[in-house]
Amino acid sequence: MNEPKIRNMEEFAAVSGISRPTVSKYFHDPQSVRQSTRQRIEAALERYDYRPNVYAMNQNRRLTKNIGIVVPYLADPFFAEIARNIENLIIAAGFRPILLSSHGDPAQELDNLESLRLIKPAGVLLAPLGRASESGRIEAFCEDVPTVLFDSNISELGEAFVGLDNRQSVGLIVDYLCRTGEPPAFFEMKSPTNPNANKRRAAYLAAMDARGHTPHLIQAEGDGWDFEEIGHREGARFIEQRNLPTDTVLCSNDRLAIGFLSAAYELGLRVGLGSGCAMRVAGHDDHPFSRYTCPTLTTVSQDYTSIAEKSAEALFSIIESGQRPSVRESALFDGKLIMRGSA
Amino acid sequence: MNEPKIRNMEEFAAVSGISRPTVSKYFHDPQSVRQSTRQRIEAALERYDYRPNVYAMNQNRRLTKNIGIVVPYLADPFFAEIARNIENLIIAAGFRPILLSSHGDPAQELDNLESLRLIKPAGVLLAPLGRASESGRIEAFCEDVPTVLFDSNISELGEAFVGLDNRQSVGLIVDYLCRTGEPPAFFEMKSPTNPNANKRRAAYLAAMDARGHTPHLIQAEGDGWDFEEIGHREGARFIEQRNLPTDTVLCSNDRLAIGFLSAAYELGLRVGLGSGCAMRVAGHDDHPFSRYTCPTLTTVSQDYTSIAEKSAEALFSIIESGQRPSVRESALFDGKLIMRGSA
DNA sequence: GTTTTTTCTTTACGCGCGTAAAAAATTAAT
DNA sequence: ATTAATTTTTTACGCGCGTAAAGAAAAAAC
Repeated sequence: MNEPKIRNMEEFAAVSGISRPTVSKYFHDPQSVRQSTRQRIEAALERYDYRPNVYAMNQNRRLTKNIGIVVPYLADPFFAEIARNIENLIIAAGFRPILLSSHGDPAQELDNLESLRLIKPAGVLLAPLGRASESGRIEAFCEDVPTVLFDSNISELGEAFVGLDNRQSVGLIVDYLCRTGEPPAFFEMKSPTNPNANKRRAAYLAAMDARGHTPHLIQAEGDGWDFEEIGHREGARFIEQRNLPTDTVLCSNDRLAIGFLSAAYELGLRVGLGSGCAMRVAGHDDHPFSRYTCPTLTTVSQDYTSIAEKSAEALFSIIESGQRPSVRESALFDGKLIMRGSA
Repeated sequence: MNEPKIRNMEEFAAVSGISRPTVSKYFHDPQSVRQSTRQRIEAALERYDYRPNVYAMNQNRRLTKNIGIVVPYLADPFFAEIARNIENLIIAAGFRPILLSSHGDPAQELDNLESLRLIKPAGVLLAPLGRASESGRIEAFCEDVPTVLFDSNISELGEAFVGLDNRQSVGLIVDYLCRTGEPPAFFEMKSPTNPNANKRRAAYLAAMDARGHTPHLIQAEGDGWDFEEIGHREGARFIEQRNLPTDTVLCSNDRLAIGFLSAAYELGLRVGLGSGCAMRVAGHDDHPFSRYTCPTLTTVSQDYTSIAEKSAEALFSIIESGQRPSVRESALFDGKLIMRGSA
């Protein structure tokens, strides 16, 4: 690591005493060269500080070891967390993760895919923006690059989908809430930015219907990704107007619930399931912060680990087999009820 | 956008009726070609879907329009938020942000810098891991690429530093807490992963000393980046052991405070400044979630916007002038006291 | 020791683009 | 219309690497 700087593979090949094509082969797969030459190359690697230029590699390889990950909004800890899980799996499998956030913007989402196309990824794991996504152009991308969707499903896009079974998970918490108190009203954004929101609403309506209760939708004004702010502001509004149809509120996601909970606290409303509590609040997702709210948030957990593993595996198997699956599989994981203090 | 797909600049030049070098010049700077040829190129851009391959551009340009952003841990909403601010400024200035997270790992931090070097960035904005960083190799990077540090300062690295004045900010909140109740104890991690932690501790000790109070350090076990968990677990431990030297706790950062607050709530300790409250808790950073805790968290805000703007501007001016500044400037912004419910 | 197999070297071209230099074409100035 | 200045085209090479093909060298098999 002290000798003069090596500028490219040519120079490195020279100092290692091996021809460049062989060195190139080595970097592609160290096992593919004879033991003795491998040792000579690795000896040179010890002495000289050289690593091949990945971008130049990408340019020429038909297929690289890159795997793109695109999430709708990385500043949301939920996506940050699941992305981190997936990244680790990709690294463990010997691939190279490239994580991109769409920042809630469909144009950025397309940009991200175009940008990924340039580095010729072996595959892409895409959590789309959902309704906002330009599905036509995403479809064109999926034709060129093996793509597995996760978190949010878009009709028939990609080779597979891995996510949560919203019907099951919402049913679960609705059941729980009905069993232990008043049937819940459903708190959501009127025009939701969250990809799964529509499915959750439908699941809520169906669940209430199936159990013979009349559903109540509480729809918050506002848009964008600042869900806590919306949950807080609109939650306070509904509470102050005494506009809540029941004493039990199921929020479309935990971030809304976090905002709602803080509004309830500020207004002196005791939240929880014990006697002496004015209302119950439940969320959905088991957001990283949901265990630190006051009271702690009762919610349905998405199995981050399984979703990450399954979607990564689905992509790996497509990459390794080299052929697209004939039928598009949807792997839907069940949510788990996380009983905490708020409901 | 419907004609046959264009594969490279050669083909695009052909269909636009302009030679490739001129087209290349156009993409570098649209103003640099004659008005009439510019129109012809842009007419072709309307009809054909073509964008130059940035990676191939990077490979050949001496200097690109890329600006790297490296943060220690992107899953932390604090860094996600400031990174988002910086990204927008960079885009607005006509550059191309490349955001990378070190995932709390010094090796990854170096990896990120090496990876950035390959795309020949015009400059880099680096929020280092701090004590964990391998400053020697970062220094070597800074010699090659104009780098501005933010959030966390490392001795004399980079062309400039932009961050928070921890002495001022901690002094501010210590003052406030002393003025309104018992002098605070300081809650932190025994071996902190957070880059600013040591400065905060020193600032606390100095502030207490200057005001004639004896400082108390409450040091939590644990490491890693799951600060809320640590704040919760260790906060609960100290509360249960009745090991708190005062009724006022100043946390080294908001995430610890969020955990501490939830522990206090669970143990039935009423937190706040009114009568009937058992203790006061304050944080530091004005974390995005600190306004949704119960009670809302009194803290010191870092001016995200100003820090983002100043560090971006510092880098832009270096890039545009083409020369490194003769003296390394440190821009330290004052924190603002954010009085909320918890103290 | 000879033959076969495996691995390596040499040579050469390609990826998509930047960029330099000289020649040609266009525009502006006189 | 001539000349001068500007812009574009042509030609050619380079970036750092992948990769294919043919021949040379080394290792393995007999």
